[in-house]
Amino acid sequence: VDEPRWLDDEQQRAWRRLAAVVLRLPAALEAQLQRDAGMSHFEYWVLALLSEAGERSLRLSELARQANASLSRLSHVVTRLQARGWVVREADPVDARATRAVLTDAGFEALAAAAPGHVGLVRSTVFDGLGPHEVRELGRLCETILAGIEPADGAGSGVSGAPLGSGGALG
Amino acid sequence: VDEPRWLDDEQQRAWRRLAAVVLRLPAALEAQLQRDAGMSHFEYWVLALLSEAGERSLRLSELARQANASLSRLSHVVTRLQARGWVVREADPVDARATRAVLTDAGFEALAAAAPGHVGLVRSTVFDGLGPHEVRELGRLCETILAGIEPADGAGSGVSGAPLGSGGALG
DNA sequence: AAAGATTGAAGACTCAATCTTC
DNA sequence: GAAGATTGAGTCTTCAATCTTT
Repeated sequence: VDEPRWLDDEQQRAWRRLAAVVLRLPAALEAQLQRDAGMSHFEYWVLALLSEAGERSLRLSELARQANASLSRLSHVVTRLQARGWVVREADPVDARATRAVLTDAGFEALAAAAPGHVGLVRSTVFDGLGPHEVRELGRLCETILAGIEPADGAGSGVSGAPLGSGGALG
Repeated sequence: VDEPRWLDDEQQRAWRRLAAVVLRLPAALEAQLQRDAGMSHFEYWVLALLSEAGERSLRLSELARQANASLSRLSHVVTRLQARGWVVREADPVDARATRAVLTDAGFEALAAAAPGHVGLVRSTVFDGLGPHEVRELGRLCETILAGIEPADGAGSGVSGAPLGSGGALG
């Protein structure tokens, strides 16, 4: 496919590597969690978000937004998590249309059991090779890319107010 | 989940963003390709790899390696691509165990039709916000992360010998 | 009509089992 | 026995249709 060069050499090399990261990193995390904790990375992420939310519960639509997922996908996942006793559905008191997902004690324990192995893998694969300056650089670059993906997104990105602060299960 | 802080604040912020990129970037590329070209990002990637290979063909195992996929996944995908007339299977002359996937003219045309839109999106989402120095930095960081994912991987990473050089459909 | 959510069907990926050739 | 590849079953995701509440 030859056309006027869309990407220069440097961009192409970066893209090949970024594409590989985007393909392999999730696969690696997925494999570890599935093997050691019997849950998917996405399920872990959902449990972690709930664990950091007030009352350990969130509306499904809000949870979907924070998890970067569609509402449909989230609803299916919550159904599975509920079947395992890790989450329960609860009617929202202020808006009868809404449903809240609430993390159970069993769900919290499952998350707590899974967290060390998962966070350990994140650290060893991503951060062990990076110095403090590079970590900041990585964060900055990812922020720029995210801005490129969704130009229109409303104000707060919502990550600021996480109750647990650092050391949480999100990594 | 409170435990001795596994990740410091800076690492946690970077990780949240990297996780979002890893979740959203594929989704954005997927949506565009599906809508405009009727193919998945992975299918596009496979066609692009074949288009850059000698004879426009590769062994399935080699193709799987270059595409960062399992052989099983690749076999399923090749079956679908074959059903659409974009690829054909061919017995390998030197090793009767092996199967080669060969890009057809129709497949090449489909790739050529899909490439501008796809590469355009890659450029606008990822590279438009980045200066030359940042692109190199991104490439370097991704390389480091990849090294962390697979410590044991054998010698050459195999990207060097791509026939088409820059301007190819890989982006 | 829009927002929040659920459901079922279709398509894709993973895993394990299987087959052939080296 | 190991490497290359295929297949089928089970699971997950997406998409569209549907339902209720605002």
